[in-house]
Amino acid sequence: MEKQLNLLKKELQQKSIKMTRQRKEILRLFLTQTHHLLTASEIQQALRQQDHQMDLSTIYRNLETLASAGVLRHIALNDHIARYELVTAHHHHHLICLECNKTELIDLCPFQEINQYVTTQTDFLPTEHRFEIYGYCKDCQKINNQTIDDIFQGRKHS
Amino acid sequence: MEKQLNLLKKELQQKSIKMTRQRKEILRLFLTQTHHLLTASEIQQALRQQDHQMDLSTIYRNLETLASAGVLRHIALNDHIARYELVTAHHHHHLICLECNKTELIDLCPFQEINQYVTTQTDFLPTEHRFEIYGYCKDCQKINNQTIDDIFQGRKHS
DNA sequence: ATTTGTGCAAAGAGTTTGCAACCAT
DNA sequence: ATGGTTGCAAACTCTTTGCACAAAT
Repeated sequence: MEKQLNLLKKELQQKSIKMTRQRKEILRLFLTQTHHLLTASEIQQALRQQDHQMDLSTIYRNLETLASAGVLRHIALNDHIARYELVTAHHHHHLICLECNKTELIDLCPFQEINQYVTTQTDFLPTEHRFEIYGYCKDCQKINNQTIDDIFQGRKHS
Repeated sequence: MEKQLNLLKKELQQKSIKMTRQRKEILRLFLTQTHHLLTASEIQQALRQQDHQMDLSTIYRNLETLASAGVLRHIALNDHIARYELVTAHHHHHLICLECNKTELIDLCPFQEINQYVTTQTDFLPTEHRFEIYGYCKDCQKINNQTIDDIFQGRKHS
């Protein structure tokens, strides 16, 4: 863990970005977080629980800085709140619970086939894509069966 | 066009939602708009040009009402601004220009295959999905070649 | 020593809400 | 008539910015 932070520190230094206490704490959080899609205020709360005060503007600025340094990646879900994840080696997409917002990873990516379609059939130049599946995670399927049945009827595969 | 509005009116009446002047104007806009992914303030501006004043809160409330009536669909892109489109018969996804935000449709949908994977390999219950491809449309590829080359190098298929 | 980063306070954008007046049914 | 709807004003949430001070290199 400290090893990983040191590697990141060197990566940042090459872009003359300083490894401050604040950035270290934010990165440490991403490195330990299993659920690893974090909002600014989730980060603030998590750090507060470890008795680390940090201003929200600092967090926002650092998320942006770390994202443009290529260390974090900005992910926009459908609730209009900015979320970030560590840029990992492997490319993936998300399963997102509509009830609790918990996210799981899937390794499948439909992009290759579709990219071919877009490149050959349109004038569009694709550079990025997003594929997210929304639904209910194991826990929330149990909690809320009535509601889920309603929803499923109303908007199946919409 | 007036025929379509009348059909929609009946559809709304079944849910005891009144077809007000404001709702009619909003729907008329979606029915005539070729580019058909609209934000609240785009709607306000478009209506203002036709000398129809409408308060933003009215627009927000109606977009929400029409969406929960199943007439419109809420689409979240990656810029944290709420967009809506008419719920049409056919299922589609979008190509979105990073430069001008213009959107094109694609009919391809990767969901079927992946749904099978998720259903068989995970405990997740999928109900909705989003697949969007970002890049540069024909016009913006010309305008901005230098920038596009930079971007393409930096984040190819990220 | 220099350059970059922080906290605080204030401002901004997009969106939501309470309420009295209004309009569609 | 009456219950849903509107416009206005104000509030709210998330995010950004200016600035003086502090910390990292």
